[in-house]
Amino acid sequence: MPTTRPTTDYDERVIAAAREVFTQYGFAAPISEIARLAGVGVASIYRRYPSKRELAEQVRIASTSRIIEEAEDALARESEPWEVLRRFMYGCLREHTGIGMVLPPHGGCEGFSEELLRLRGRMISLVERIVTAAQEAGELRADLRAADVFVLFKHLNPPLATDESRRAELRARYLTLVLPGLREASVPLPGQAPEWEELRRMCEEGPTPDHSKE
Amino acid sequence: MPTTRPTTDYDERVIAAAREVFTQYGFAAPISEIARLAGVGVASIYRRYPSKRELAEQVRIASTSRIIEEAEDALARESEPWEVLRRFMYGCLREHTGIGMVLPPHGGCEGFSEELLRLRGRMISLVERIVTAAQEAGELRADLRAADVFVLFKHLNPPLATDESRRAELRARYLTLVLPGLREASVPLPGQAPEWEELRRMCEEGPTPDHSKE
DNA sequence: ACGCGTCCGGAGGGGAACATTCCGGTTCGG
DNA sequence: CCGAACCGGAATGTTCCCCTCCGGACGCGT
Repeated sequence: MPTTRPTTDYDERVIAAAREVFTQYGFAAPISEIARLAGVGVASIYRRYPSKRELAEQVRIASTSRIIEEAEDALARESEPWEVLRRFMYGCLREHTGIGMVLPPHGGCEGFSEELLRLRGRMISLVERIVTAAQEAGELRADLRAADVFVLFKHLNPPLATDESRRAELRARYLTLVLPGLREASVPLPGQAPEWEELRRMCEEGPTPDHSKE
Repeated sequence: MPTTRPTTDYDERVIAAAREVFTQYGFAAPISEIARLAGVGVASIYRRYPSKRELAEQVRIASTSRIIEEAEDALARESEPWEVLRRFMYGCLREHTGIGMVLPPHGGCEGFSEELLRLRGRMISLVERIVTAAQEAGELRADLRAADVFVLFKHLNPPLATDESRRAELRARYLTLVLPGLREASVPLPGQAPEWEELRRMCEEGPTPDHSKE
């Protein structure tokens, strides 16, 4: 197991807390909030992670891994392409998946570790496989791109000020509402589908005009 | 016309810029950014609006009025209940409606003007009328509440880092994707529908643990 | 042309927030 | 009981931003 992964309970608590805080408040959230939620001191976080940026990277690695697991699990358990997609999406929107952290490689992918970039690529190709399979089976409208699925994830992840369990409940509620629309293409989708590159650019953070430099 | 509404070009430019900046970056966005986008100096903004809070209030008033107009327009132009709802939703998601500003009465409704509260009430009752009519006509699933419509608006308004025209295009794209799901209730919606009060609480801002006091 | 009043844009003061570090206390093993 | 490892929270130095102040530009009446 890589040394960069959480290994102790302590680490897991910190990563989990950081996942919650970052997905809810964005990268601008203060470290002290993460410490409070994890029930530890600020220094304990800095003792394991040299900087906030590094902590965020570890969170993204954990979340991306989790999404990859969801995709593989869906592919393994279901045989109908539509059911694969369906299970995958519900899986991604369950509690504590951190789906919100896999989309925005804040400020571009520069400065990210090899490991995260590799995981990202793997995740994207899995999603593309799932989407393409469903489309070839005629169970998913053809004018939907794989990147659209991630935009949907982003849409279903608004930063609502409730606890994560209620948010997960709402995500499931609205996914259920949206899913039928993915099948029938009675009205063609207007607008250009987003490309991966555009998605990456669009998801870059911007709560504040961004003042990070290094 | 009330004295609190924008009357000159100058005011309109400022309000429009503030709408864009606030909806994209949240209330935490710096005033200087609004000034830059409006092409005016910071002092010119403070010359008309005593504080940032007051400026935000005027933006909300303008946006809420706009949404009310969309609702009344939809009711006037369409006779089929479903078409009313459909036109209303597309109208709200067009460019520059500022739909993102009508939801979050940051930090609760305390301290808001009578005028805004009255507009808010009017907007809510119009939406409830539209939703109820569509449900009574059997064209909208019955397990959807009016508050759900606003949650959908929030979902369709993620802060994407693109220009407003592209964002509007994407909003239309995903609304088209979602709309069919509002009619057929083949699978009942899981989770509790949000109440107005919960919606209000959930939409309160939280990019930073919130440090506004007065 | 020339004051004078009006209005504007940008620099600056004062205060708050936050990333990161330092320090005194506490626990656990021997 | 002593020491080392570890922890939580206070302290530090910097950055950011709301809001105010000031010097300049423009228009108009004379």
